[in-house]
Amino acid sequence: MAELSGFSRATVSRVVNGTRRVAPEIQEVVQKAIDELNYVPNPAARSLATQRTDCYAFVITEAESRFFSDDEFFPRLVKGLGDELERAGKQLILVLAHDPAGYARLEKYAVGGHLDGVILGSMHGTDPLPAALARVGVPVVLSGRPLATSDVPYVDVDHRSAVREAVEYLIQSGRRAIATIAGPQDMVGGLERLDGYREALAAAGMQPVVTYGEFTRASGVVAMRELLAKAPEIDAIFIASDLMAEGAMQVLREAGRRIPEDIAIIGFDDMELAKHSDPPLTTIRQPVFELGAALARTVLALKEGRTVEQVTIVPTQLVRRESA
Amino acid sequence: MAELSGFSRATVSRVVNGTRRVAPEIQEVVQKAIDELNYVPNPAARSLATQRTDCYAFVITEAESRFFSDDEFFPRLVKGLGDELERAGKQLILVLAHDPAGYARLEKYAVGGHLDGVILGSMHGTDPLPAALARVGVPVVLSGRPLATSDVPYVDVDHRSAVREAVEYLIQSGRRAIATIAGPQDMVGGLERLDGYREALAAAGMQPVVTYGEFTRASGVVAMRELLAKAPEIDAIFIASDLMAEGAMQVLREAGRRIPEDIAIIGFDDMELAKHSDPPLTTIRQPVFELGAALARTVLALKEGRTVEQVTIVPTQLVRRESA
DNA sequence: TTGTAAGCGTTATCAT
DNA sequence: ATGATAACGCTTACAA
Repeated sequence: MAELSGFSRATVSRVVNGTRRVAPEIQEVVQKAIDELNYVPNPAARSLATQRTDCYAFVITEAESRFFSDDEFFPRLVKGLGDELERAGKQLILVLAHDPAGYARLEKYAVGGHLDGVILGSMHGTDPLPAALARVGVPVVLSGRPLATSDVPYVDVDHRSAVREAVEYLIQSGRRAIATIAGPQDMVGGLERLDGYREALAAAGMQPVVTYGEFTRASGVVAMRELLAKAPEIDAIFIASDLMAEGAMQVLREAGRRIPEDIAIIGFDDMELAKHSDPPLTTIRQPVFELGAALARTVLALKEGRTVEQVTIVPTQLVRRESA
Repeated sequence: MAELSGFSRATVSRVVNGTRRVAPEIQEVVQKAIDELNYVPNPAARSLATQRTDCYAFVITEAESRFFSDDEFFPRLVKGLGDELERAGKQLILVLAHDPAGYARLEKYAVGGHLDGVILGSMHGTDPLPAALARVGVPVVLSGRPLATSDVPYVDVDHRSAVREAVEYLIQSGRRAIATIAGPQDMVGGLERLDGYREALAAAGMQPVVTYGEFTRASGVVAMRELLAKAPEIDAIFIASDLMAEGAMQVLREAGRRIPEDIAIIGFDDMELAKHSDPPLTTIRQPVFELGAALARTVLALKEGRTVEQVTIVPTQLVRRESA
């Protein structure tokens, strides 16, 4: 920006950034010059001076194939995250880092000062990345409680309580043989949802019946067949994802079981399909948007040096439709 | 990097960048200091000096929901792109820009000098973004031929010829009533694949039978039912995506039609599912990886000021399995 | 309120 | 082959 506006670059900088008071008249003149010249501050120079980049990365640690699966979770999370960051004038970028080489690159990228903060998506098992980043001073926040205990802040829902309450609702509705199709047991969501189910059943003195899926529709089909073979007497199922629930309901229909008359179904997620399934699915809603926004607020706070809660829990809600 | 290594920063810079000759002994000492101090060059400072960022963005212009659909196309493209860029020492970032506000942000981001180049994903209809970016001097390359004529370089397959050849194969196999399930007609892939089908049929003096889907599995189910109702006599179908083909084959099975005995099916994409469908799907393979790599090479060349082909076509292949 | 000037951490030019 | 030194374009004390 040649100060062809007629003023010093300090002044120009002030009006660009809205920092400090500038005489309204000057402000106007400078603004006009900016518009005419189509001036955009050079981010590299700005970063160099401010020690910030205003860029935050959402890191995709899972294999692309899973991230890009037809799950609605990630897209919504990214939207919530992006919107909230944008309100703060920050840019969200997505970066893929699904193997050791990718991790190393990301770490260098972040350490190098390319990033003001990093948001890590849910990950399988224990993962060295968050701690590594935190150690080198990069603000990090996790989407979902990590399996390994760590002091990196995270945002999540209370899977266990949510499921416990949903199963209690089934019990109160008079269901007496309640099974579950659980998720993968190397993910916190999979583990905790199963725990919630077990707790509710134990409290009621009922016997758990457990099968496992991978959160996908296809795995729901398989698990449901298994369940039908091994425990045909069940009259309710808590299914750890809506996708699996959809697959399971199809199997039940084909087997001639009426939902909810013969068997009640409760899912988890409240994806779009829950509204349109046959019958519409009673399910536990995760406020995914809000999770994303909370993630954004946390990492921004971290960057600004404000202290943040190490764990943020956003509330779920049992959405009652017709399947239970 | 305090030149605690004992040498000037010019020298340090040289060994870091491997530019020009440096005495091996000095090189070693400096490298050791770098390792010990865990030194990473500051990218902002580097960008400021070099006028490069070494960052390239893959822009996702479609609604997230489509990008994140269970199509394998984008993930593979991103992988091919990322791998090739990495070989050149560049970083790939993904940015979402699906509404006018997002476009504006991206444009500012790019113009600001944050990006060395931009790769735009396939887009519906005509899109002002590529031209806008090119106009302000940002290297741009398109994944897929744009609907509007433009001089922005693009990389694509030859949908039309690929489909024409596939349909000719059906004709040579003795099929006499060949229908198609076409893709969306606001996307080049959808349009050109339909054109190829029409061309082959016209050349053989046969009558086209056309239905439309959205490239998704569910839309394939719907289109197939429609087709069965309107033209039960068909003995072959070219289906413009494997996903739709999978849906269609399910409907055909339920209707008691044997594949390929009663009806031959050819899909498009050669996604993973093509190998595992029942029966395995004969389909047109798009070398998606290679598309991504070509995209990378093109944008890199553009950035370096080398002249590039305005259109790059990568070859497809008819993969014969059991459905035709 | 505005301007001056000193960084910010590199790379690149030019002597040496 | 190496070392000074001047950019690179911005923000921010500090001075006026």
